[in-house]
Amino acid sequence: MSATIKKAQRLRADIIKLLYYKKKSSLTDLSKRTKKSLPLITSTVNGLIEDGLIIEQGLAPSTGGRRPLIFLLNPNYKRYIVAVAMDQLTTRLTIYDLSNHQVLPTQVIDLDMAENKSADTLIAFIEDCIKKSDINKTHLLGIGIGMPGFVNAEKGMNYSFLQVEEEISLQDYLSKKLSLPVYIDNDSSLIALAELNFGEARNLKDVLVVNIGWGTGLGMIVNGKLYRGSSGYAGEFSHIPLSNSNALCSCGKRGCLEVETSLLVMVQKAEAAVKNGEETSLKTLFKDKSKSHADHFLDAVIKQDPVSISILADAAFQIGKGLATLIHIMNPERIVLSGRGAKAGKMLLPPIQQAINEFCIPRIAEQTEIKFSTLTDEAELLAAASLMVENSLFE
Amino acid sequence: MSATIKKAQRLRADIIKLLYYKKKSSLTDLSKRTKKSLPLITSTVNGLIEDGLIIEQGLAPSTGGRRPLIFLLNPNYKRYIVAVAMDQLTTRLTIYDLSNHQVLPTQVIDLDMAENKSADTLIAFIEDCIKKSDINKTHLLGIGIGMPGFVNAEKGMNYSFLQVEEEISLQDYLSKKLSLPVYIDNDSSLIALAELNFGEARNLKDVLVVNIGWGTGLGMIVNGKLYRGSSGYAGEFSHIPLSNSNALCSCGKRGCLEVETSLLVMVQKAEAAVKNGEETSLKTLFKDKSKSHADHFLDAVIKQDPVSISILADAAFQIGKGLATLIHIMNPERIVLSGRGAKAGKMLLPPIQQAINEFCIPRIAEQTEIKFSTLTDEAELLAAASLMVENSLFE
DNA sequence: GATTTCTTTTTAAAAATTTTAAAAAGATTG
DNA sequence: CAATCTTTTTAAAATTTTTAAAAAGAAATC
Repeated sequence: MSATIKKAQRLRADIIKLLYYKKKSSLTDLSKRTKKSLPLITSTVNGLIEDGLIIEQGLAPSTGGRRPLIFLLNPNYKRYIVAVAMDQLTTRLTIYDLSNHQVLPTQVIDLDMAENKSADTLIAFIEDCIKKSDINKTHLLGIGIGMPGFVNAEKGMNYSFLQVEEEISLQDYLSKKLSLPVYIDNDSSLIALAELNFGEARNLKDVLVVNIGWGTGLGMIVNGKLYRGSSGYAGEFSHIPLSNSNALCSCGKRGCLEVETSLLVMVQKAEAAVKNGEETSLKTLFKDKSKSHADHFLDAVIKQDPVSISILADAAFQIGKGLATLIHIMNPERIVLSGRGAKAGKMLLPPIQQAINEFCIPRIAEQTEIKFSTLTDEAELLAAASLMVENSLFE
Repeated sequence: MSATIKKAQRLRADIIKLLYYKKKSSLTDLSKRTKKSLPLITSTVNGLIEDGLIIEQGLAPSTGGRRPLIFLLNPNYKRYIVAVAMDQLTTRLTIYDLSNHQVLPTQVIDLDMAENKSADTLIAFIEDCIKKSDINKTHLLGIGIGMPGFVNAEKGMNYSFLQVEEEISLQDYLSKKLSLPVYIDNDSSLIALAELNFGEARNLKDVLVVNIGWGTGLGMIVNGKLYRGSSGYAGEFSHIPLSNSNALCSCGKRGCLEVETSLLVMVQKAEAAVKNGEETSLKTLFKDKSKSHADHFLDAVIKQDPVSISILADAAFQIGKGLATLIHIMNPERIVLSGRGAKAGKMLLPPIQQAINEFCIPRIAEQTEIKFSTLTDEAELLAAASLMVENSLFE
């Protein structure tokens, strides 16, 4: 009977997840989305109501027939998720309830992932934040973490950063030390999941999500699911051979896209321009040390600083050339430009579009729509939370 | 009750398809592959035996427990499939039984797909072949056709060739005129399906199949299924911007992979070499008009003609560069080199491997194995048949 | 403006399918 | 060579889906 119980449990969890993503839903809708029959959904939902996880909200407006009953998560069912978003130097953390409201404001620390004991620094930071939040640990579903590097989400390993000495995976190590479920994933994969669950890729099947940040990452939605490749490395967009420049990339190869398109390189170019005495508002902006050069650079772009825009446009054109390749290969219905760099939105689009026009067969290019993310810095945190929710059984 | 009948019918068809692909199978195996329970499989198989579609063959050797009963398609259940493989100038046709044995030797005609009435020529050819085969039309399951061009298999349209005047799809037009079910697909997609069902991609999940032929096509196996993209155009490998040469491609763009890697271009280069008086065995080979220049060129490569090998190596290196991009993006477990050009097998591999080593991050490249197809010219025909089988309900 | 027809949702009974458990047939091991 | 493990097959119980019918509105028609 245990397999049946598990199956019922999974259906309960699936219903809760759907309500987590959709906020509210009717029985018919839940039946269609879970691909389970209505009687089964009805009885499962009634069970969830009895157990206090779900409430009935009343009738929705009719869509042409009998008005459906609407169900949503019980606001008194208090469960929380710790969401962590890391980059090489900075780590952010927040705690969400099941309505995606932050119950702890975003906490930030400087954390150099390449350092030796960085995993333990992370653990201390998370423990500290949980303590600060004053939440009963039994009400925490677990911890979702997004991080750069070669991450195998299934195995819970990061081959690039946060090495742990022991013979267990990083995920298991963190889980053991924090005595909570932990799930990790690559930052670009998470941003793609954020767009799929909450953003511009919602309800679509084949979407490419470009993470314009320190590097240029890619998350691929294939058949409505995140595609990770046979060993979890799919989407290594930034190291495809493309660039005309022969500059050496950090990966050891030449001609990588990353060499010309990462925010890091753009900032370096901007710094060089300032040094060369070029006329740019960056000269004064860079003196303000309260923000990073990257933020200043993006600000300057938004404020139409010509030097910054020109640097960005060069990078964007290269990204567009890379996207042309992706469009030919994947034929996605949409490409979503997300990540920190997507803030520069409108400035980015013309050179990208130009490159696509130049390098794509029109018949193919016209099948793909290009959109900017509306999720900003929160994308990765939201997706880190949903990564945890996705793996929870709500027992 | 009709939906239940349909469901039962589909399961019957699924079992027949599995036996078509696997030749023989046990109840447990069928249950696992159809993801249906054993009791259901048992009763469905018994029904199929009663109806004479399946026979019981006896016991298989034990794998460590009770010996399983083995089932296979009844050789007396005579159904046939017409398989057609087209390229721009030549069309091949054969008729298979459900054991993939040709009951009509491969027939060939010259058929210029770009011509006005080419669809009707095709119809006449198919009708002629069926007549010649002397098979009772009620025993024909239908016709599967592979063809180049922008093919939307779902809609049954080919946007590049074989235009029909009427307001219906090419597939429906052919089906109506031939009064048999017809299914069409892109040649490269079909070759990928051939590898998935009968060749080097069998039992694998994420595989890229490169069709080295007049162009360089790509079929992508993602999660064990052919991926077609959101509008059926995925895998346009040959027109990604990659080449250093600035030559204009037939698609109107510059820098396409196709410009340097298609068999057509290789043959042109070979012809130019002969004209320039270079020392090559092609000079004499080309005088033999019984074979096409392309075949002669491939023969010369296999016979180690230096000029031909050098031309091929240049193209192969470019293909390898393109594959480096694909490996980074898709992270496949295997790449299968298939199509006519794959005959040159061993000559092709070193430059391809060299390009991959040069342009891939080693950690990623080592996840992908490169193999040559063992299916030769028959790949497309076999897959055309399986395309039809896949869509048949065996009523 | 009332009545009929068409949608959509919900409930209840019937049919189909899966699970579970147990039996059968053979392999493996000490 | 008996005892234990595997794998397959069969039978009974439990679950899930289908089907059909009822309920609740919306839209259309007279």
